[in-house]
Amino acid sequence: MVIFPSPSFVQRAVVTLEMVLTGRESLIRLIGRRRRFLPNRRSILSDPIPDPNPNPNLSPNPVVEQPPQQPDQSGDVQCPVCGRNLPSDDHNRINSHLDVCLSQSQPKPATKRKLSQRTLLELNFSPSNSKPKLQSLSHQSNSASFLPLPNNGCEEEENCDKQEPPEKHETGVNSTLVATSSSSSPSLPLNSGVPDDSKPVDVLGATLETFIVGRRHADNPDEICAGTAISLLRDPQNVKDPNAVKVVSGDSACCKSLGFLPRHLAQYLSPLIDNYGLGFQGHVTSVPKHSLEIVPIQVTCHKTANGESKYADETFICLWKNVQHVVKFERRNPPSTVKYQLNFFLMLQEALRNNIHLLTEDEKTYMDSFTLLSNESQRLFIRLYTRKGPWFRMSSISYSEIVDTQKAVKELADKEYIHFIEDANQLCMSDVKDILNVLNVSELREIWSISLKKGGGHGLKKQHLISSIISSDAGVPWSQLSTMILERSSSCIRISSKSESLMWRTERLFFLNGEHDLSSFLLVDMGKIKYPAYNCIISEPIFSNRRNLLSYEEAIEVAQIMDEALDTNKIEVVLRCIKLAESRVSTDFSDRYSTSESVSSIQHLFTASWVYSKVVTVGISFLEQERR
DNA sequence: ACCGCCGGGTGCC
DNA sequence: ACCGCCGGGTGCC
Repeated sequence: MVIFPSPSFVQRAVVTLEMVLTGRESLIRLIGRRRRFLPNRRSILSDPIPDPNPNPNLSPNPVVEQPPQQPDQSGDVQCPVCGRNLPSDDHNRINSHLDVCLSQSQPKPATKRKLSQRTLLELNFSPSNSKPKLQSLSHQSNSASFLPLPNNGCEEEENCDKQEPPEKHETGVNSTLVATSSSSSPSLPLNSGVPDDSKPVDVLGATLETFIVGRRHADNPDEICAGTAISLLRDPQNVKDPNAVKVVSGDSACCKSLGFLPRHLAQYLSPLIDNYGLGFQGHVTSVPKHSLEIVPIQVTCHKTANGESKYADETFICLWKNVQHVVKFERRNPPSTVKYQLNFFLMLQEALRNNIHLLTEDEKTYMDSFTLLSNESQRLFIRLYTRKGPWFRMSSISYSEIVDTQKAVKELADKEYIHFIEDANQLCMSDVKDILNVLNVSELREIWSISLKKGGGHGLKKQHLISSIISSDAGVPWSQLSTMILERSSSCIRISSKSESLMWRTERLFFLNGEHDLSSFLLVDMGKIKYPAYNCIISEPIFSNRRNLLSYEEAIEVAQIMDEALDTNKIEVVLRCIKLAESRVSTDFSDRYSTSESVSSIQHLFTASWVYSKVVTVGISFLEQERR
C-alpha cells in the first residue's frame, strides 16, 4: 500500500537548498518557470545603474565577485563551477581551469537533474550532513522544528485495507455502478452475492458513513461545523439528478440545504426513501479546510411514519446491499472536486496564512476573490495558468471538467483574471508578436505573402516568418494586419498581468523555490514523488518584510532576463544584467553589514543579493567562454 | 519535471 | 512527410 503524504507536507519537503548547485543550472532552477510578465523589465533594461563602485571596469575575472557565502581570506578563489580552490593570482591557470570545468559540466545535461537536490527532510534524517555550510540549518532542524507525525492519516486507510474485501469486490461494485448509471430508474444489479439468507435485513439503526458533496449549490455552505445535526431529504425536482438526496441541517424539512449525497449513493438510497419510507438522521463528522471540499457525515437509518414494518423483499435487500457497497467504495475513493483545484486552494490558503505580513490588503482581497469565482472559472484559470501561453486560441481550450468554457471565460474576463480579444481593434502592438505565435506555419505563410505582397515563404522557420511579418508592417496598414491575424486565430485569451504576478508570487511563497509548481502536487498524488510525513513549525518567516520580498522578486527578474539573454546570445543584455546585479549586490551588502541583525543561512538564500551574486558568477563565466 | 504517454507541429536526407 | 524529432499538455474524478 502506497502511503501518500497529505499535500501540506509537500510544501516543506520541496524546499531545496540551492547552495549545493553552481553554474547555469542553479540559475535556471532559481528562476523556475519563466514568468511571462515581468513588471520591472523596462526599468531593469534601461534605467541608469547606480554605481557605488568607483571603478566601473568590470573585471572579466570571476575572482572579483565571490559568492558572499564564501568569504575568502586565503588568497585562493573558488571555481564557480566545481567549487575547487585556486590561487587567485594565477589568471591563466584560473582561465584554463574554468575551460576544463565548463566543458565538463556542459555535455551532461541529461543526467544532471538527479542527485544534486536535497530536501530539508533529507538533511533532517541524515546527520552526516554536518558541513559547516549547513550547520545553521541542521541546527534548526534538530531543535524540534520537524517532528515526525504519528501516521494517523494513513492508519485509517490501512485499517480499511484489512477490512476491505479483495479487489474483485471493488470491480464488482464498479461494474454495477456503470451498468445502472445510464438508466434513470435503478435497474437492480445482479449482485453475485445476493443474500441466501432471506431474513429481514437489519436496516433500522444501521449507520452509514458518507459525504456531503455539491456544496456550491448549498443554501448556506458556511453553516457547517463538526457535530451539526443533519437529516436527508429527497429532492425529486432536482434538474441534474431526479434521484438527488439533499442534506439539510436539523431535522425539519424546511431547513437549509447543506449539500447533497454523492450521486451513486443517492441512486440507491432515493428509492429506499421514496418507496420504503426510510428516513436518515445524523451529524457532520468533521469539517474540511476548504468550503467546497466534501464533508464527511454519518447518518443513521430510521423508519418514518408511513414506513413499512418489514424489509424483506428482494428489491429492498438488493438496494440496501448496493447502498452499503457504494458507501464502502466511496470511503476508499472519496468523490472530490477536481484535485488540481483543491491543491491550488491549498497553495493559496497556505501562502496567505504564512505571509499575511507580506501582502497588501488589495492582494489579500484579490486572492480571496478567487475562491468566489465559479467552479468552472477557477478550473479554467488554473489550467491556463499552468500552460505556456501567453496567448491561447479559444479553439484550443477544451476540458472535460469544464462544461461551459464560454461562460467561464466571460466571468474571468469580467473579473480581470484574463484578457479576452475577439476584435481586431482591441489588438495592441505589443501583443501582436505573441498572438502570431498561436498561429501555425501555414497560417503565417498566408499572412506573410499578403503583407509582403509576394508568394512563397516556404523554407522559412516559424520565428523567422513572425519577425519578418512584424518588421514589414509598413507593407500593409496596421488595422489590416491585426484583422488578418484575428481572422485566423479567432478569439484569444491571455491571463492578465495582475493575476499572473500575484499567482506567481503566491506560488513562490508556497514552494519557496523555482523548481516546483502545481504539478508537484500531482506527482505526489500519483506516487512519483514520495515524502515521509513530518510536521513543520515555522519559527521565523523567510521574508521578514515586503521590501525584502519585492527586491528578491526583482532580482529573480534580472536573473530571468539574463537567462533569456544567454539563450539568445544577447551579450549586451548579459553585460547589463551583470552590471546591475553587481551594483545591487554591493549596496545590499553595505545595508546588511550596517545592521547588526544576524541572518541565518537559510534566509540568506532568499535575499536579492544571493540571487544577484548568482547572476554575476554565472554571467561572468559565460562571458569568459565567449571571449575565446 | 524528478515520470510516461500522446498527439501536433515541424523539417528538407 | 507514408519519417523522426522536439516540445507542450497532461495525469486526478
